[in-house]
Amino acid sequence: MKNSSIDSIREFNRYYTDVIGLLDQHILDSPFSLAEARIIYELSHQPNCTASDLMIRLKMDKGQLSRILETFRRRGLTARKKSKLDGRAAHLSLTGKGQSEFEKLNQASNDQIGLLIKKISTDDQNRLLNHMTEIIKILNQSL
Amino acid sequence: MKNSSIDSIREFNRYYTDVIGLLDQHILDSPFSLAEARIIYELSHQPNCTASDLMIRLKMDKGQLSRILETFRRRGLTARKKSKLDGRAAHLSLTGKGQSEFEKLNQASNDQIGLLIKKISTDDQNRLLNHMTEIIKILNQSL
DNA sequence: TAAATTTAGTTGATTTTATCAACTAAATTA
DNA sequence: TAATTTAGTTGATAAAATCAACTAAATTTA
Repeated sequence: MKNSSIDSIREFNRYYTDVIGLLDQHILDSPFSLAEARIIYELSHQPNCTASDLMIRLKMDKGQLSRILETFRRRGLTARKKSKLDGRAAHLSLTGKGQSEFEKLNQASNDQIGLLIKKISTDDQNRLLNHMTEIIKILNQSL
Repeated sequence: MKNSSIDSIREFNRYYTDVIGLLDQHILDSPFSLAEARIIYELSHQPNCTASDLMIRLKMDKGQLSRILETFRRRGLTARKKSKLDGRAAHLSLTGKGQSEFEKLNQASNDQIGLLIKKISTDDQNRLLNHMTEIIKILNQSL
């Protein structure tokens, strides 16, 4: 592959790093860190997953994860019930309060994206989505 | 915009966050942190910029930046010369050693991308580049 | 099946990063 | 010329991440 192509990919990476940083800014207005918000998102989408599942999916240190989950429990955001199948593991879920916190984060995240694309024509929005799904398809050949 | 479209964008964001994390992994094998590597990249591409320029471009706290630049100076990676026009500001540049460190990082970064796309056909690689440049064009209508 | 190893999760100690405020000195504005 | 703003440094903390040691349950293996 040509060097200029690699440069283009790297330019996109820098550009999109900024986009992601921008879109994550709403988390600063929430009572959660980025890591915490990602955990809450996962818990909402993978109910009853274990800490190990989160560790793998979010590539997070298990010590750090364990501590965050402990604060969630103390804050009344999550419930845990011991696994029947594995006495070491516990299944995690959001409580009503945790779910409601998720929904706030989720709404803020949607709003931020809405803001990003509201000035873009419907046609271009559709093109944008198409480019994104195509990138995923192509990169999935490698990942 | 439809909610499902926003969801697709968010899915892409999560996906691409992982891609970027993967591609940044080589920095763990270097003597630099991610923030340091980004500063070195900028210094190499914007020679004689000031700390303020870096602060704006990298959206980094000026205290943190000041400290990193001080370690660079002590490590012999950067040189600074006082601005003629503004007695408070200093123009920064990479020394030979700094430039050589940049080149190591740069090569590792290129290698990592090469690894990512080597299994992708030339046609798909070209499509990938096209999708990326188109995304930038579309989002630039907002940013 | 008993011993050895691996895995899930917790905890402690430490380091790395990031944040925030106070401060100096030069530049700009009023 | 006084008041304000800006560039950069420094100190004090806080937040985040890393690493290792440890318990207890599960799995492997000999």
